[in-house]
Amino acid sequence: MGSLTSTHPRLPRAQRKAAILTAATRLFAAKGFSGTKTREIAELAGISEALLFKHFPTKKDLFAAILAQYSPVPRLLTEVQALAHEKNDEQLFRYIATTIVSKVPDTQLMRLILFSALEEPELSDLFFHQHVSRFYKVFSQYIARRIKDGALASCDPLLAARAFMGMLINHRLLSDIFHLPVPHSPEMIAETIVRIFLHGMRVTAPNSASTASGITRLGASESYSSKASPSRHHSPRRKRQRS
Amino acid sequence: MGSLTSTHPRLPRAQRKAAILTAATRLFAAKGFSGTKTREIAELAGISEALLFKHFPTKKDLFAAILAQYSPVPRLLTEVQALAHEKNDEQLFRYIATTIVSKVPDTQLMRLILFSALEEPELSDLFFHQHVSRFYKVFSQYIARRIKDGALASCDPLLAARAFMGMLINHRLLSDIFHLPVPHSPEMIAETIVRIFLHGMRVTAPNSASTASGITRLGASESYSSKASPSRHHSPRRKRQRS
DNA sequence: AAGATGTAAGTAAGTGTTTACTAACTTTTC
DNA sequence: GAAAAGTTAGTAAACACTTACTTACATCTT
Repeated sequence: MGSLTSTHPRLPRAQRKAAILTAATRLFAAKGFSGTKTREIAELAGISEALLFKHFPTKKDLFAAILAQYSPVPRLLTEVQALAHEKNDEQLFRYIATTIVSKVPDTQLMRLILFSALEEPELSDLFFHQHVSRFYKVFSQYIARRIKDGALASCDPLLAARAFMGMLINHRLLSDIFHLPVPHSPEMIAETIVRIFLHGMRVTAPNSASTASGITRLGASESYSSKASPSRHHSPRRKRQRS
Repeated sequence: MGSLTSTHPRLPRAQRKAAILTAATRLFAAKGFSGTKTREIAELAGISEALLFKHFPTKKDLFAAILAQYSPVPRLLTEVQALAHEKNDEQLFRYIATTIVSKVPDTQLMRLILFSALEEPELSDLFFHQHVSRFYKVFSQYIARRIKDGALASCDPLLAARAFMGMLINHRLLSDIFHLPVPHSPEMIAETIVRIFLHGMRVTAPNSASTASGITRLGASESYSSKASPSRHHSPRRKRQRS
């Protein structure tokens, strides 16, 4: 067994904690929160279960610690904000597309995020409202500015941002999570998506539309009242708790 | 207790089976496969655990039975195939968009599909390769035909189909699963997405491109070899099994 | 340099509960 | 009266988490 150090690889607190987090991340991403057993985590980390619980008082605390430390957003966001100054749409959108399609966040993190959203919403809602919403806010602000500039066609910027990201995320979902074959190179996929989107958002020259009805207008009918309030069923019971 | 029938609501086999499936579906969708306990299912169905196991020999069999019976695809697909004959792009794409945005499949089924893809891939891969792939095949064939007709710009039809569906699915993910607010009516969302996509896929008049590099071409660079083969780690061990 | 000592790192062996699943029995219905 | 529908009361294993203990090692003292 002992290959690195002679007999007992005793580690300082911080290092051991990190080792546990690494092991737990892999297992939680693979099998979810309730699908992962604390014994497996301890085994993969090469320690006893008792030690695990000395570092993280409950399984949930461990899961929360993992969620708190990972986020793909900041790195992406700083780059986007830098590119936003140049007002080069193609460059910016292509950067985002290439990043996402080339597995950022990686499959493990995607699975972790999905699992947490499904299994532990109160933990992941924080994550989403902090990181994801912030990204969409910055991104849609850029789009709004470019619409005002006259570089992009007018429509709701947030919807446009979500639409663009959706094309990318869906590709990752289909390939990483649902295991459908992807018969193209990442570069080509990114380029096609950017092309469809930017072409779709391009201002039309005052031409006659080639289709029957006039869909040259962009904002779509805005007279609908947004009264969407689906009753969430949201089970509020919880079994065990800790201080 | 007995409110429907006087004392014992004894049901014929098929009906009881259906009642169990209904209860199990709700719980599996809410808490996943390993998060749901057979005792809870029996309780919600109003029967003993023993009876549950008389109808479904294992918990996994029950889960598989649920997956086998639901699919949002056939209904959507027949409608799409009917509309495809008319070659009215706006009508067809708008139909798909409205359907998805207006919660078909509903939140419960979306959660169920995601849970099964994450927790029981061998069960859901069947689902995806049968239903989802079939939908994309039909849908992308329509797009391919419209490209040949000259009605849509040339690009890979499968990528285009996935891009379009991605905009819609992402909206459902953000609102249903990740609980981000959606500040628009379903109708406006659907319309905006359709507009972006169809405008993006519209053939450009032989004009000069307004951006620096020439992106008037559609298929994107096709010289990349598709050598994507990420090593899946795919834990092959399984604990309990049944004949 | 050798020992004493405090403390952090680590573990073996549980605890009570929960879990998927079963055996053996009772009740209803045709 | 017999088959089908249903239950009670289990079982062995698995589960998150604890208790009570041992071991390694840096630092201080002599």
